[in-house]
Amino acid sequence: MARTLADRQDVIPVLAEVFRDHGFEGASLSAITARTGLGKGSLYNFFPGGKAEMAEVVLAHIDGWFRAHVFEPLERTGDGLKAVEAMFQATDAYFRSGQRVCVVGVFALGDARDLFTEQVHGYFAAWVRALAGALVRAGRDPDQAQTQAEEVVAGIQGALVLSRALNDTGVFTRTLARLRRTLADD
Amino acid sequence: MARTLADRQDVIPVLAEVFRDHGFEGASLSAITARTGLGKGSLYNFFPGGKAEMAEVVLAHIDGWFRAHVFEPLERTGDGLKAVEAMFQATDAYFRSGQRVCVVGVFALGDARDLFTEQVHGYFAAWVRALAGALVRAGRDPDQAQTQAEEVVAGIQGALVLSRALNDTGVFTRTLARLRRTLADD
DNA sequence: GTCTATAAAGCGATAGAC
DNA sequence: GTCTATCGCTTTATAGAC
Repeated sequence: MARTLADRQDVIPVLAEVFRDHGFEGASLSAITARTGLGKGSLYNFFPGGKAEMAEVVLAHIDGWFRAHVFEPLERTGDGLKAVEAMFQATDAYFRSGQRVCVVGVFALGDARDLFTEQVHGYFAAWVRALAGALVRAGRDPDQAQTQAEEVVAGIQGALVLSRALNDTGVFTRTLARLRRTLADD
Repeated sequence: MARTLADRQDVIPVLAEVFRDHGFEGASLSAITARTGLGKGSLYNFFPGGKAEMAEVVLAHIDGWFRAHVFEPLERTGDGLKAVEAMFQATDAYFRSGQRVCVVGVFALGDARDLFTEQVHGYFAAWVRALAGALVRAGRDPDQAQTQAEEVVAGIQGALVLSRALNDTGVFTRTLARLRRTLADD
């Protein structure tokens, strides 16, 4: 992986992969230089705040992606159930059917939680809120919508944990299918 | 926390708390000495293999607890649904209604996954297998039992992630209640 | 069995040459 | 903008006094 990355923007997805694989603490600068092909000089030129800034940028990038591809479609699409189905498709694609875990989930369980409390909280809160809103538009009463939204988001995260632990992406695929059915049924 | 711990056995639960709070990488020896009140000399006297041995002992201890209080009751109790209810009660108590996260889950998402693949895999596989067995005894066909068992174990892990991320144990409590209903219904 | 001192290695971060 | 060399600190682990 000696490819030269043109600018700061191109580095972010690679940084995300490193944090995804190793967590915040485990993502050493040497691992980052290895994966990005950039020396420390370049990295600190792009991110003067060092590793903390790299993680913040990654979290912001993820938040932006979900905002654009998941949360806002959930909020905007008039047909609530159609919005939910689009969310499942985007989610399945994003997590590569369970092969990729969620960086925010990794941070939430790890030691980085205390450093990035706000971003971690904001990501999951926004997801639950957007999904609950779509379910209300689909006819659920607000309490049920809130509970079901929590169920789906937690179910996805749990499926990622279990898929990785068992090294079986089938868990993720089955979970997504089941959650789809749950929301469609009632 | 300057209490002197009598022997190796007494240290293990404290070690578990440190790994639970900080993950494997984040659990530095200085954090461990602070929480246990034991100097490095004592720690290496108890665990010659260092931090890796401490983590292995903690994982084995957790595995033993779940085997005794969750997996074996699930396998032995004749009435499958009664066994499942006992599991939920033990689980809720163990995770302090969502205030404690799962060390094995933390390891599964973090960098320690590669060091403890077998233990992480074994824990979740045993849980799913025991629960699926109880559900078969309760009348489910094997395929449905397997899927539902995955659903419950993943649901619990996901609820722990979300509870910690949102700093709201209500998510865990509601999830456990909902999973109970799911298994009771069909 | 527990402590302090210390070794060796890796960490994040910085400085300066180019 | 990118590299190499290096700083200061923390890490895990060990050695030796008590």
